[in-house]
Order: sequence, then C-alpha cells, then structure tokens
Amino acid sequence: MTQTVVDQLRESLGSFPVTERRVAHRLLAEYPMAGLQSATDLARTVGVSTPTVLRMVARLGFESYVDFQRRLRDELTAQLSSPLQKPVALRSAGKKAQVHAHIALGEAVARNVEETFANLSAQEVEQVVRLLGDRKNRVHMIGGRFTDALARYLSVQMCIIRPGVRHLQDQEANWRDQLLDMDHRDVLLIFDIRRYQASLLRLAELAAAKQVRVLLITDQWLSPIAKVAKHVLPARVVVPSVWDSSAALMAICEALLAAVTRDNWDYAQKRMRDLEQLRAGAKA
Amino acid sequence: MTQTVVDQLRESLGSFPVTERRVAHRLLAEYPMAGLQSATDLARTVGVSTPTVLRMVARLGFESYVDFQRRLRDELTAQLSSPLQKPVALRSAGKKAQVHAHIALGEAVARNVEETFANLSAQEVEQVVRLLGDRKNRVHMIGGRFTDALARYLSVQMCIIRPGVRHLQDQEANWRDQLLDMDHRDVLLIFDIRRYQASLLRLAELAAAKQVRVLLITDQWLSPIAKVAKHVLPARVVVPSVWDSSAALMAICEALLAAVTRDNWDYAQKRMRDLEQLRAGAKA
DNA sequence: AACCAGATGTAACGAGAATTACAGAACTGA
DNA sequence: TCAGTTCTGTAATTCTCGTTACATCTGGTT
Repeated sequence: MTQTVVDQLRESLGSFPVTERRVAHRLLAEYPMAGLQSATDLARTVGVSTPTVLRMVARLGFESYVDFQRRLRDELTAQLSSPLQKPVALRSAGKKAQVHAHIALGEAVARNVEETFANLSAQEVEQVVRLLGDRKNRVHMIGGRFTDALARYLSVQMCIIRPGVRHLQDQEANWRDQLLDMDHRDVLLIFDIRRYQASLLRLAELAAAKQVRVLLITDQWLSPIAKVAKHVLPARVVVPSVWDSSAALMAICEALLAAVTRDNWDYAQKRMRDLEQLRAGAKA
Repeated sequence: MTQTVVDQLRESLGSFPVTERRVAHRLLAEYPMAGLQSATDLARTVGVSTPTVLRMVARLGFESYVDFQRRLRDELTAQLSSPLQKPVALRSAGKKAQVHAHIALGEAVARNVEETFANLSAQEVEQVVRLLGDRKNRVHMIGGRFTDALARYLSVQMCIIRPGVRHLQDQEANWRDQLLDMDHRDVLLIFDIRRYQASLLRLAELAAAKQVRVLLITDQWLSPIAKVAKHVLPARVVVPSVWDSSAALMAICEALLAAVTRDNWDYAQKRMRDLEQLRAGAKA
C-alpha cells in the first residue's frame, strides 16, 4: 500500500473547497468508520449534500464511492489482523469447566506448551538443531503407537528442506533391516511417551551400539531410551483427559523445524524452489 | 456494550442451520470486515443466497442488516478509539529473539492454542463430538500434505475406543474407490490448512454430494471446503517461522478425542480391556 | 454593475441492495 | 419408508444509494 487514506486526506485537504473540507475533517475525526457508512449518511452528519461527499472522494482520486470504501476496508483488515482479536478473558470460567470441558483441555495444552519450552535447555535444542541440519548426517525418524504421527509430520517437512531424511516403518522387522547400514554418520530421532514401547527401546539400544546418534523426544518422566540417547527433549503431556497430549511434542517438532530451516535458509530456499518447479512440471 | 457481536456469534452459532453457520464462520474468520460488505457480497463469498445471510442476522436478534452493520461499526469505533493506530510494536525483543528463537515459537504456539479454543463454538464442538462418537456412523479421516499426520494420529486413537474408524489414503485414486460405498451414514473428517489442497476439495465436494457429513478442521482463514462442510473447527496456525504450526489443530483433535471417550466411557473401557487381552494373548 | 468560474445543492435516474413470499429440498422422528 | 417440519434458494418487490445533469449561488474580476 503506497499511501494510507489518512495521509492522502491530511495532505490534500487544504486545497479543498469548504464543504468538502468539512467532510474530510469528519472523516479524519472518526476514521475510518465514518467512511464505511453510506455517502448519504456521512453527508447528513456533516450537513452537506451527498454529491459533495462524492466529489470529495473523486478529488482524492477514487473512481467511485464504492472504490473508496473498499480501500478503507482493506486498510482496516491489514491493521486489525494482528493487535485485536485477543481472546476474551477465558481464565474466568471456573465452575463452568464441566460444561465446556474442551476449553479446560485447551488451557491445559497451552500451559503444557509454555512449561515445556520453559524447561527446555537452549543448548540442547541448539545441538539437536545442528545435528538435524547437518546435511552430512542421514536422519531417521520413528515414533510409538501414537507418536509415530509426529515422526511422520516432522519427516515430511524436513524432507522438503534437506535430503537424507526418512521415516522408519514401525514394524520391528522393517527397521531391523534399516539398522544394518547405519553408523556414526546417522542420526535417529525417536518419539516415545508413556507407556513406553519395548520395541523402540530395543531399536535405540541397537542403534546406539552402532554409534548412531540417538535423539529422544519424550514426556517429562523420560522414556528409558534416555539412557542411550545423546540428546533428550522432554515435554509435558498431562491434560484433563484419559489420554496424554502430544501437542507439546508437536510444538517441539515445529521449533526444531523452524530452527533448522532458518540455519540452512539459503540451501533450503533453493531446494524448495526446485521442488516447486518439479511439481509444476509434473502437472503440465 | 453488553455483549459483543463476536461473542453472540460464537455462542449461538452452534444452534444455527448449516448454511447460516457457514456465514457465521466467515464472519468470525474475517471479523468484522466481512460484515461491512453488502449482504449480497458476503453471501457470494460464502456460497449461499442473500436471504440466508439476512436470516442469520435476524436470528442473532437484529432488526435488519443495516442494524447489524451499524452495530458492527459502533463496536469498531469503540475499539479503535484509543489503543490502535499504531502498527504492532512487539518486535522490540531484537537480538534476544535470535538467541532463543525456539522460546518465542513455543510462546506463539501456546498463544495459538489459547486463542483457538477461545474462538471455538462450544455447541459446534459438541455436535462434532456427537457425530464422531455415534457408533452408527462410519468415520473416515484424511488430511493434506502436512496435516495428514493429524488424521493418522486421531484415527489411531479413535480406533481404540470405537469400531468403524479409518484413515483414508491420501492418494486420490485410493479414496475415489472408498467414496463409492459412502452415504448419509458416513462422516468424513478432513484436515486442510493453507495452501489448501485441490484434491481434498474435490473429495469433500463428492462426499457432500453423496450426503456424507463432512467435518472440517482448518486454519483461521477457512479452507474452501468450509462451503460444503457441515461443521467447521478453525485453528490459529501463525508462528514466527517459515512454516505454519499445526499444534493447535492437534489440540483440537485431543479435545475431540477426550470428549468422545468421556461420552462413551462404558463402551470404550470395555473395548480397551478386550484389546489388552487380545494383545497379551498374542504375546504369550 | 455585469460577468465568469468554481462551488454547492436539487432532483431525476438507474443500479443494486435489502426484504418478502413462496415453493422445492432436506432433515427428523416414528 | 413416510409424514411433518425446518431449511434454503428463487424470484418478485420495494427501497435506498450512488451517480449524474442541471440550476443556483458565491466571490472575485473586468
């Protein structure tokens, strides 16, 4: 947007005829709502005729009054997009918790995410990011029964910004084969929350024995895999539900992804462009 | 002002008929600008008829559409009067943001989750829960490139507490076949955030045409699927990263799962016990 | 004093809007 | 599956609004 309507108004208002200037002033005084009424209404409140309003708008360089209003709306949406919309209170609920159980859960998740990040070691995060971002490393990801979705989620996105990333099938028979070719240049990212899965522990131990760097994303009580992992990132998972929440784990994934992307931005950007082209080519 | 229009919308939206609800959602998504257009324009962008918009406004208790618009304007002026006019400062952090960028992201995710739940309609959540919990319905889930992990996540867990839940393969050829057997007893839960996937829209349209109840979990700008969906649950996805965050979507999943589990607790508990036994048997 | 140009309002026009009535479609519960 | 009810879009109506042409007025100039 080259210049906002207010600026235009202030600037050229001086050269306007009296009545039109009055309109401009009203507009500035009640900006921008005054301009979202009908031209007739605006004219009435200012005490001039409708055409005067229209002429003023035309003098500003707009094709029509509708044009002018559209412009105002666009400006407003741009401004409103960020600072407004703050969620109403929300904490107040209290006894209503029963009625709106889902709200309580949402609160809990938000709190979990906060606490999770407050408890993360900045250094550890950095080191994990470096391992995942280093293209000399091959990266493998896997998760448990529920958390495997996270391994998928992260691997799909990580694949976009760098090569050598794969999601391991959680069939034990499958990853046994994969393990064969792994060595100290491999990184294995495992997701494991309670109830911890024995098969994953076996995998982690075997991998560690082969000098594979094992990274673990787990709950606050730490999966036994922590014992063989090079880095551990714990998250809060408790919510008022029968189930645990993996949302904080996902937030960690997203933080890692954001960091890796940022640290390898030049490379990633180029790669993403190439991918776009490939895809576009496939469609044509 | 007793109650803002947004509140009214969120509160009563759940008891609205489908098309009117769609209007309400668009209104919430682009609040309040969407309501300052002409009713006809709004109707067009939502894909319903003008009278539907007017009926929705009437249902909210307004005398006329003009009345409604006046109210919106008044609210806006009240809000705009002081605290705005300045484009978001917020950046203040500066270099510290660089060092602990992951913390900033965590904060943003937490905030997103809060706002997401604050903006959900309790009724709509309930209705979705009922649809997903009703064992007479077959339930299908699918997501887009990134969000499909969520579809997987939720389906895996939902499978545990009730039968008839499946995750659709996101290959277009695959779900085309599945669609053949769907009818009014089926529920299709779709995840779709920007950039919205054309294939999912096709799926949703075909399904809706076959009387399948389409549920949509999307971002705050609403996937075009909203036009054919029976229920829409929007989430905040913006974080300080190149990527969008799906964490709030996951929180919604978990809220839904918690509610469905609670509402069918007797059945679910029994089923889970049976599953345990089966698994123990397999191991022995 | 007469004239002229820009400014302003009045009135008529036409487009598009809100509103209403109605008929067909979809949904609900037996 | 079928009746009764609720939704929803179509189409006709009415009204308001933006737009335009024109007449009046004002102030400054010859």
